[in-house]
Amino acid sequence: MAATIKDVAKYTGLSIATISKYLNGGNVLEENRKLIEEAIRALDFKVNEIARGLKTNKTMTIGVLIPDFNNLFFTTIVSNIENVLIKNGYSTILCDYKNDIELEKEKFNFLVNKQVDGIIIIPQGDIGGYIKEQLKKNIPLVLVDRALEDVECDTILVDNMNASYNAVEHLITRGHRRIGIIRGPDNIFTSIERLKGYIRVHKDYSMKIDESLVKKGDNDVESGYRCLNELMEMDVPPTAVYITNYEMTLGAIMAINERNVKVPDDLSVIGFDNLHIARIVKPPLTIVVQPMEQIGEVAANTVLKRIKGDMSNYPSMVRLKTELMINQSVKDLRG
Amino acid sequence: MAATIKDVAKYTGLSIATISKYLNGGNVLEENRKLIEEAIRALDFKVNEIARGLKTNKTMTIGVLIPDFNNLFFTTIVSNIENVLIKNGYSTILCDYKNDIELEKEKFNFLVNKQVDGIIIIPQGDIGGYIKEQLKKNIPLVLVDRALEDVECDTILVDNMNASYNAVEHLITRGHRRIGIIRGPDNIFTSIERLKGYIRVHKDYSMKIDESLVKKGDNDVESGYRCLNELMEMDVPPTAVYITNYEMTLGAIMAINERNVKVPDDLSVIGFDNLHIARIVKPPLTIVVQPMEQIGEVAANTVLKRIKGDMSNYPSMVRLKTELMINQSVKDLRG
DNA sequence: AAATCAGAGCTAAACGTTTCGCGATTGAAG
DNA sequence: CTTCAATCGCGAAACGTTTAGCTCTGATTT
Repeated sequence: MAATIKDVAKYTGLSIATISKYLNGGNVLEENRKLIEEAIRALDFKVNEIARGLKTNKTMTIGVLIPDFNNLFFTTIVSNIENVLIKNGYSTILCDYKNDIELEKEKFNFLVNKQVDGIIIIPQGDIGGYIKEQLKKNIPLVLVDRALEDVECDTILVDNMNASYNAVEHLITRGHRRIGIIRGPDNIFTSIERLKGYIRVHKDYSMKIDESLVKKGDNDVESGYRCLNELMEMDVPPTAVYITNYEMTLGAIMAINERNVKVPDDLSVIGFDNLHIARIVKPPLTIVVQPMEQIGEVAANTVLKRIKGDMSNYPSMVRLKTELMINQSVKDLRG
Repeated sequence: MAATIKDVAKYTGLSIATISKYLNGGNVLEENRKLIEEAIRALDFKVNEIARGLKTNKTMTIGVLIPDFNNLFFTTIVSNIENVLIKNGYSTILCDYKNDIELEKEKFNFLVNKQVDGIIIIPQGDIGGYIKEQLKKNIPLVLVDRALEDVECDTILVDNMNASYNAVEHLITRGHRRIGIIRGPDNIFTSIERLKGYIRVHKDYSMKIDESLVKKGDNDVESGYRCLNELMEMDVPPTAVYITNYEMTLGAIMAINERNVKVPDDLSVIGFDNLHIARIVKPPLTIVVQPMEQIGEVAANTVLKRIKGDMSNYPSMVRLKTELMINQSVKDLRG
């Protein structure tokens, strides 16, 4: 059906080997070069990437595995990964595992079986064993957003601890003393780190933590909604709340609207991640902003670097800084 | 490095052909079956999909091309496409073209060169020529969300005309007579269809359209923001506004918040698409909801059907219904 | 007992490339 | 005019599968 390298050889009278050489940037006589190019045009020849892959043992494809497709934080990262990869001639096979740790393993294996040249993963469950096994086979692998204990591997993280520290410090320096936190579940790396920041800043300011102000959600909209309600129904509600991810921030805002809580007069709020959301709620929300573009870029470049065989400072551990975007959802209680 | 079918043959003492037969579901003696399975386990053998692809001329991969990665409408569709495909053993190569019609062609060719078994595309520019060329080569191709003039091809659409009709009719029957619309650009199929609905319902109710109430945006946040401001700065502003996509709805809400427009007392609002957003704004927004899950499923199933060679009622044209989700952002002006 | 047949396994070619090692050609150097 | 190195092209093997068509075995039929 489609023209092959053989057809080009026949058309030009040259051998297959010479055509292949040309295709891969080798030197051919000027005269032959023109001839080959003419043939390629005339026959509409395209390299068969599969056949090439069989010989070279490369698929020019990177597998990307994320927890959930309907999560803007993840898809934004993926978007930036893809930008970098495609510029380098690589394509992306994208999978999500719907926050299901069994599915996570399955999809991971799926990617491995697809013989991708590298994998970028935002891990969740105890997939460490699988990953180590692949690392042994020398397939480049990059962890994003969450570290995995006991796995020696390039990792791109956000400095979650300091993100929380700065957010809560912002509240403390404005006079808040009862600060609620809506935190994520124990099994997620970022949740724990973000909670740590909350704890540490309390220590540094010699403030005792009231455990009833620490609400544990599931990182989804519903739990954000529930936790905010719980906080507001306390006998002595907090004067401020810090919510540690995007979905729960959404849920919390829903609850705030329904309860007619006045922000920031009744409650100061610091949320997470989404710039647009921050602007469409009233008043505009002070939020922690993660460097999603950077995360994607660094992840992609790291995997490309390893594929090229550059193993300098392996395993690398990058920690990117967040930013506290200050808007009008925090009240200054001083004076 | 990795075990091949040859190694399995050697291990079992059988021939390559028999192993291959087993792998592809052929009959082998019970005794040999066990032996082969043991060998596969012992050698950790995995089929080399690339080699297989070379023989079968299949990559078991579907290309998906969307306008923009940072758009929840598109990514939700992709998510549902991927669900269906992976269940059928296919993987997805995902690209976006950042709303750039040149990039659109490039990425389309990229997918073709990757020799995907089928393509699902949400088109924008004049890519019709390219698509027709591929259709001639019999590669299954499904258009989503936007029809392409002059291209005979399976197409999955949303009934945009009626979506608009119903939304605006909802406003009319509640006594609104000056209804603004923030519409998308001319070169986008859905924009035009949505505008048509607005026009037709006006006709059906014998209402004249005030052209100054029709604001043309670019389907992005900024233009929604700008258009809403323009509407409110008119000498006689509309009593209601209908915004025809998600991003512009976001922008419009930002403007509403900044101007301190009271919804629905100063202005009734109907937006588009996102359920979460609808709930986090105050009051909850009445919106047009598109059946994104369904779109993805139908698109994936259609491409799979064609790949299997089932060409029944080709080209198929599916039009899915939207829903008007009624909340509290529309005021009843009657008596 | 001969003829027939089904089922299982095997041989070998093929898919479209890359690449190794060799031969041919050319032009410069001696 | 010979030699040598450099350059370019070629033949052939290889990558790991699938598959058409054949052989072999043993059971069934007549």
